[in-house]
Amino acid sequence: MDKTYQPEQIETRWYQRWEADNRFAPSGEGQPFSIMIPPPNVTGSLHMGHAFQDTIMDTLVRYQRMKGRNTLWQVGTDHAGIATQMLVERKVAAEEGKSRHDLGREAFTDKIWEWKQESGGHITRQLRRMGASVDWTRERFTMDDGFYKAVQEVFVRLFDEGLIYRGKRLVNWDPTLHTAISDLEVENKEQQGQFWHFRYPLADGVTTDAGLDHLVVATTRPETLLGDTGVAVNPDDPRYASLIGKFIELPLVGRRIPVVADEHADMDKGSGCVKITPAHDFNDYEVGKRQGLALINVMTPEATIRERAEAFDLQGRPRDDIDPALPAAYAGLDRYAARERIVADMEAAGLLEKTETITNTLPYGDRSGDVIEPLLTDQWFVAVETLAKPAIEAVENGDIQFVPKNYENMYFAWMRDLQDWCISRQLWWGHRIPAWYDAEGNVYVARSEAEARDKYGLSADVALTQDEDVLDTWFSSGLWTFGTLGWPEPTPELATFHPSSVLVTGFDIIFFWVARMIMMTLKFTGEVPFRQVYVHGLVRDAQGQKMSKSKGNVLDPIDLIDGIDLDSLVAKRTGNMMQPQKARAIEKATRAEFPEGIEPHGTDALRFTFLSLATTGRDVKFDMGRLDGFRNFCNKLWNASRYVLMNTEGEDVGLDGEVELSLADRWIVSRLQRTEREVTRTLDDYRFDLASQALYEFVWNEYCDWYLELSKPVLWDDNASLAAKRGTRRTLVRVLEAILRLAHPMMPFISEEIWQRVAPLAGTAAEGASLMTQPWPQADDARLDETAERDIEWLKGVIVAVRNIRAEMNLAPGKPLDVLLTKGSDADRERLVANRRFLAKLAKLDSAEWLDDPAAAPLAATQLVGDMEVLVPMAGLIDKDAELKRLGKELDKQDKFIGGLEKKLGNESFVAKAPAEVVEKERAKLAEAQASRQVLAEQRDKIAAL
RNA sequence: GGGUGGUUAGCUCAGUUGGUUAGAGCACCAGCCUCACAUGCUGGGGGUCACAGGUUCGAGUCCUGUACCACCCA
Repeated sequence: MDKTYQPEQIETRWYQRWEADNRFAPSGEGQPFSIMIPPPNVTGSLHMGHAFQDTIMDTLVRYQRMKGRNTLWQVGTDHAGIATQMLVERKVAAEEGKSRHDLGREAFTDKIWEWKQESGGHITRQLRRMGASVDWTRERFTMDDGFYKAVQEVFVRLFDEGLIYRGKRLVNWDPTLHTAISDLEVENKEQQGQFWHFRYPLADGVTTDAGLDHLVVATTRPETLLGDTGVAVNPDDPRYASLIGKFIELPLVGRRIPVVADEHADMDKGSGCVKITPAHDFNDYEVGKRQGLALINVMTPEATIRERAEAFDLQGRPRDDIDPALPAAYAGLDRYAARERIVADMEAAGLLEKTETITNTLPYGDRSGDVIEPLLTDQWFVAVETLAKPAIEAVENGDIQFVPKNYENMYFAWMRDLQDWCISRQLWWGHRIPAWYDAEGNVYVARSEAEARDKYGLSADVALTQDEDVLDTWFSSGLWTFGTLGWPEPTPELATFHPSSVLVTGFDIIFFWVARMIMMTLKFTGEVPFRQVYVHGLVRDAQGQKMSKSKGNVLDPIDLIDGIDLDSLVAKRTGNMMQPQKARAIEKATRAEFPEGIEPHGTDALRFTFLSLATTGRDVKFDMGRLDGFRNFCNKLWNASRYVLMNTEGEDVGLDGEVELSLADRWIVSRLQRTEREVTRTLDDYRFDLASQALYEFVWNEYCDWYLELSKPVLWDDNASLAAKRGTRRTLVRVLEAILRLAHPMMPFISEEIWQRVAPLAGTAAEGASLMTQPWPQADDARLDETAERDIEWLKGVIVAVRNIRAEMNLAPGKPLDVLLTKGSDADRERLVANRRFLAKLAKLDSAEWLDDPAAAPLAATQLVGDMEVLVPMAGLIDKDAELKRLGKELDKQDKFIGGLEKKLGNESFVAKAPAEVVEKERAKLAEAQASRQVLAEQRDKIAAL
């Protein structure tokens, strides 16, 4: 073995081997356990969030697999409608100078498929680097034929049941991408804006109670004025009570619009009057619905002002009684240009009362970055109310559990206030909506045109055209858990692996995906999609900032694994930017943060870091320091294994025949049982941080720091019995072998690499076996040994006491010392006799003797281990002042401690009310502390008297 | 404005039903190339647990309020 751990030589090799040996496929035996990967975007590359999430899933999957369960980790990618279309659109524009319209729909989607063939596998290759033990033979893509069948099936069935409908509704319209997007794809951002206060003249000579001939309304979007169909006042507002039912003459347009009473109008805000534009604002749309106002759309899909408006009633039917004329001056103007013109024109007309600067939030499309326009368009919707009810119940009654539980509240809050889901997108890439129209615009929904003709009894000469739109990507991802298993066919996989066991996801995606999966899956399979939802935090940078390309703080998991030099990192962060002006600042920050670039750490260290950061919190601040620390941990494990192999390969490791177990052997085995129990328990609880910590502590602080050291005196002692050596060798190997099994779900590569060498020695390896499918260690209470644990604690106490004296007295670490033990019990004396060899080795002693008569003790530096004193005679060694200082420090500490205890025990209420055992414990502590204090004081006096 | 989460050592985080002197890693200081490991070993320093009240014999832990941060929703 190399002297230091070299992950790059191990990881890829092992992954290929596992995959070639088909080790990721379900075993077909045992209770099923399945996880469906949240399908990453096919255009994407692995970011820190994926890496984090994949690590958690893989840890669970490997853990359950080792526990003997029939384990499936189902993998696949999502076609990601907008993202993919945009990506290929840009590529085609760059390479061929053509737009998608130049190519036409079919040629363009062919281009996307071509792109997918070539580049779509990037993220799955990266998944392999993470060690993800997914069943690649079952890889799915949401645009696969099989999956499309499920999508169509769901659409048709929902339509036939009346749960999907088409209608003219207000949607979030992205003027850049020319498509509707969902609420969840909208990002609200605060910004500075203008708030214009306009005078709206009252019609028919009516005046307000204050005698004014107008009302004042304020808006941040003056261009919507053109589409106003009412002005609302609060029904309880005495100022305007007399105006309700009267009319406004809409400026610039001349339309008569009513004054209506609606609680949407806030009496305390501005004038208390609100202009209502139901076709251009979601709140106003609701007001319009309540008040029966008309919808007047004044904008084109490009967000420019129309030449003539479109007027509809609330059902989306055209209203011929409304004059659609708009002032010619604004026709064709972009919304912002129109805004300026309208403000100017209002001002010129003396109708601008004032302008305020305010902070408001604007909706932005998360893909295009453009400001979203609420726009009245024809779209397909899912009526979610009936779907939501069982989905809420499934969580209420515990069929689905969220971990941590508090996310259930987030889920309920959203589910209780659910809007119908707009599922159509004006894109070319995606599942085309299975709906056909005849010349009159009648709609026919079926799995194919032929089925439509059949289903609706249409003759062959009726011309049908298919709906141009595609479905929201999330509509198909909603079917992921069962669609990937072959539904609607009743496949064996579906029977075995559905419902899936657990969904691992970020809280940001609960609404997008989790809720919709629950609704869709319950509806179509009658089963929940998963029994548990483990919700993890979002990975952020060291400062807690969200990682984003535009901030230039992105870390690529692969760079953490393989390392990257500074210049490449800078180039990566500053290349191909949306806002190139930021490049300089990003470069500076990057050079400051990573002056040497990033060293290679290996996948296992990265995985271990993620697991240790997987606490119950919402944010995961990625800390390079911890990554370094866990890389070192890998190296520690590596070197401990080297030591074990050096001392056991080619030796008799006692697989058969008599062995003698030393105290240390019994101790480490006992500690191992506790560790096995702890790691198992914490993994079952999804506390990956605690699991990784338990393993880390056992490996480093017990196995390496103590057990390996304690093994040396046995293995290197020519006088030790063969049985003793065999016992220690066997324990070294077997404990290491168990460590590797415990570590495997978290650190698959290094554990497998070492295990291959260790398992034959431990007698646990069959020919060609892999650690992946070894049984998970079971803690055995019969192997707990509390006596051994206490004895080793004693031994450690004495060793640390000597080391402490050595350090405080500035005695050279290598200088052998003579030590006396005194004032202890018979047990202490026996321990000394039994462990003198260990003591001598670990504390670097020439001798360690028992002193029966404490009074006969020479002048010495002293440490207490329980009641027992550890003495390092001072003759020629000890610095008087240093020892006095050390004792003084120790006395201060004891005094403080005693003071606290005395105060506590002096409190009558405490003694009276606290449980007797607690009081007793405190008393015992006090007695012990006082005894210690006395010893220390005597010692100090003795030395001071010199 | 409503909701959720957070605030523990210089940094990143643990702290199980309230009960040892509040822990870990990194960073820091001192000493060590001790035959597994300098990606290491040994020893050490560092926290009035955001703040203010309350409940309790006892609060980092429970309750109320406040401040600040973050996110979601309006």
